[in-house]
Amino acid sequence: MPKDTFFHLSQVKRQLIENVAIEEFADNSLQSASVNAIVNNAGIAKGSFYQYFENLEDLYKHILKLVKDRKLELISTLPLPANNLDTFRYLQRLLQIEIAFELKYPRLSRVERRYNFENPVNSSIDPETGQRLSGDGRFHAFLSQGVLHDDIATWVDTDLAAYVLGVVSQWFSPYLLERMGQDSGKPVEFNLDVSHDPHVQDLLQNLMDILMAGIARDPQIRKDFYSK
Amino acid sequence: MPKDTFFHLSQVKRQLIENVAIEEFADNSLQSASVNAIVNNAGIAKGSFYQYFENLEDLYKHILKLVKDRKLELISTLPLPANNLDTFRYLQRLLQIEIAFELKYPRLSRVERRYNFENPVNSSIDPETGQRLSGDGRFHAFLSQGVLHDDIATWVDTDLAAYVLGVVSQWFSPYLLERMGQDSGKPVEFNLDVSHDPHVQDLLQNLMDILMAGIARDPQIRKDFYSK
Amino acid sequence: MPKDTFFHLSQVKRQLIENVAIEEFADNSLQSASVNAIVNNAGIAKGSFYQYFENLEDLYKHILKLVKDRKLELISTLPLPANNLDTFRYLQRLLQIEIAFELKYPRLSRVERRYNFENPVNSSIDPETGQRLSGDGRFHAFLSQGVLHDDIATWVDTDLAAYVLGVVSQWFSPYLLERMGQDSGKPVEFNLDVSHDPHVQDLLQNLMDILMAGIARDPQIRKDFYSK
Amino acid sequence: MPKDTFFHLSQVKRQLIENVAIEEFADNSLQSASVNAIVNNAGIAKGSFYQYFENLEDLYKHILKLVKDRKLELISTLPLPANNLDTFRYLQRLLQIEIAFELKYPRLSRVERRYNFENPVNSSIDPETGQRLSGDGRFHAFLSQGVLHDDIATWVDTDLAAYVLGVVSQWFSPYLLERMGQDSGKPVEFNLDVSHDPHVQDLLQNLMDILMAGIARDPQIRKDFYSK
DNA sequence: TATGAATGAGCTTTCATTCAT
DNA sequence: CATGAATGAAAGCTCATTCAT
Repeated sequence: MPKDTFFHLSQVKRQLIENVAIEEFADNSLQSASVNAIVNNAGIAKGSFYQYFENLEDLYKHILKLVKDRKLELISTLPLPANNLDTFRYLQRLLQIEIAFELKYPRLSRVERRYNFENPVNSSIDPETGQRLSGDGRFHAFLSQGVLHDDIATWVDTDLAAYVLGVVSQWFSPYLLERMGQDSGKPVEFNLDVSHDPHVQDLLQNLMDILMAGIARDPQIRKDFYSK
Repeated sequence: MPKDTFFHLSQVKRQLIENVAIEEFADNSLQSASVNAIVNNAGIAKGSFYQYFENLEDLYKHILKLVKDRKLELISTLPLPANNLDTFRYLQRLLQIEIAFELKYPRLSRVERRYNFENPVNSSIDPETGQRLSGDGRFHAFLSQGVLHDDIATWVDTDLAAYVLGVVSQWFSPYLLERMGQDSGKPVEFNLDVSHDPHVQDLLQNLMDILMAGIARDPQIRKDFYSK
Repeated sequence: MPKDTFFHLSQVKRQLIENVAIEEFADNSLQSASVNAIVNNAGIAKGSFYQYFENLEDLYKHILKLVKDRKLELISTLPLPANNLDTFRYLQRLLQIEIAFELKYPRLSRVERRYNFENPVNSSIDPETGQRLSGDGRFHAFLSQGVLHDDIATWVDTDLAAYVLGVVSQWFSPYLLERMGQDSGKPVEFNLDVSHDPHVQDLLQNLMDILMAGIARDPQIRKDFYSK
Repeated sequence: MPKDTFFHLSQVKRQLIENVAIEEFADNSLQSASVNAIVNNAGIAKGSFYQYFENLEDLYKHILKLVKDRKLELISTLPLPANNLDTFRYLQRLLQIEIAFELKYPRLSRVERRYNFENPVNSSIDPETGQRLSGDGRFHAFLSQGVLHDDIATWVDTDLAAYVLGVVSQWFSPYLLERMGQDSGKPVEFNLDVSHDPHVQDLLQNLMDILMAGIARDPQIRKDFYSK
């Protein structure tokens, strides 16, 4: 939806503007974001902005599209689960995508979370494409597959579980980033092959364990809990 | 921090203004909230607003205090866990509190979530009281207790688990509200004794199960997952 | 012009309000003075103000009347000049009055100067009484007397001289106050019998000398100045 | 301190705004001056004002700079005194500068007097340049020179005299303007060569006489005055 | 196409004044 | 008479948007 002039810009300038906009939308909702701030930070003329975009919302939608595009790039590498064990490998990959996205585009990731906050799941149907922007669709699919493969406990409410997985997947990656930075005492460097970072491996594995097996020590705990 | 004049108002007028402000802050950050909108919706003169509050932030802080106060009312009814089983009953109560808060004050609940969004967990220390506004503290305590009572699996990373529980507890209640409204086709009536609503019971129980036992059907799954 | 209610107040309260108003009008013109500031500083209710005065200008006029009244008290002690020497003693007394007024009511004195600034001499006819508020009238009278008594040089332009004396008399006293405070290192205590303070005596005498004899060392200087 | 945009304006528009501002600050202190009045009188949009200036104070400081700049233009033509007689010629020139400034920029002159009123001599150090805006410095210098050249009576308190000369020089010019307008019945036209206007010549000469020789007819008067 | 000055609606905030208690 | 809440006009200032160059 940006005007043609925007796409005729040199890549470096276009990306400059995009990055400045991402910064703005990471810290501000569409309502409180400021055209002034963007043109000042990007060092472009006020008038130029309106030669690239209809208005602020136009730019915002473009940034949201960036979110989708860049995430799809990562998702495209994801194979479908083929057998029993792959059910949870698939879940692991879904989480790895979120982590990779957070590590590669932490600010863009925050833009996405902000969008999801302002447009809660039940109303998050993209009016243009008709698709959900949030990851729920994928988690529903994952759970359906898992039920078919007999990997998911039958008593699980799949809609609830999909929601929980969505929330957890959305909020796990910033926690990971934060904690890694805290533990190492320095900002995290991006390494797309996240599975090779032992820190990431450990935490992701622990999360997977929690999701797969819960936090109770004794598997009997459930029965006891309700029998009491 | 509001001025005395605000507290001298009749209860009905004070609550009118509070409710209008809650509406505003549920849908807007402090940055994008508008004094104009509030005075118009509350039907008060613009000048009156400034006889009640220093400025918008003053009112915002007051609303945040309402969040804390009203949640504390609910929390105050919560007994500490005494024995084995009580560990998870305690967790259940923590979730029930969030549910009760959401059902009783759904908009105020959204104000709180918005605040937590804008002030992420790692920086959410209330500068005035020094306390965390988010529930993490409680979840850390819960997990510590659980570990002591040998109810929590030893391999669980408690900081991660506390974070996950915090996120889930924060986002479960709006899902519950949404889903109940959807299923019944009408807005949910508040009933503080949430445990008596079968819908709530079922969903909360399912969430508890997921948290306690995970979603994997076979307890062996974890070993297989990593052995592969 | 204040309402009767104002004059029915206890003396202590009335003077409190007057003093607060004097402070306000010493530092602000009528345009920039603030009713809010006055009621806050005086600790009276906003509504009370409007039960005492029509509006701010009403109070301002009252304060201007205080200026006149209090100065007249001092002036009333001034005898008319009777012989040769008394011409300059009279001038000395005029200056002493200004000094006494400054020492006794420094802030009121500043109110008067501010008034004279905003209402320059040529337009300073008091619309109510038809009299001039500034001292010019007295200096004109003094000079007329001096000419009659053959004490004033005949070449002196009396209108100019009256103006110069007016300006000097108006601005000498704050200089005196400032310099005394500076020299002694502490605020000046009021002593109505100003002639007994050696500092005041010295400076006033020096000013009298300057006015009487000018600053040139050689009386011939004037002739040389123009003959050249 | 005004923004670049202001200096990029056409000279005619810039001067229009400056003149309107001078009018405003001639009649109002910074406190009571009004952005609204200025934009209305200048016929510019409110938003434009804030593209030229940070705020009202920014414009005010610019106008104060105009005062300094334009006066310096006139002062720059002033030679230092070289011999006996030149002492008083120097004083005469100082007064002529004030007169010329008043005649050429009467409203700007009033802005300066207002500034000096609000920022009395003892605290009138310009916080930016560290220089005094008022002419006192020059009068102190003049008197020092005069003492060195044996032109100033030794009994004169030079600090007092400098103050008196400062006050008189500041207030003489508006008097002159006023009186000339009154006497001739029409507004005074500016003529930079003020020494050629007989009216100005006469009054300035008379003032010089008063300053040099005082107003007493008999040089003996001083001795008699104090001997009595 | 790039620029940045121009614009006025709209924002937050202050203020003098009124008025019910 | 004292009080202080209520009011809305008007202030200073910001902003998205337009437009001439």
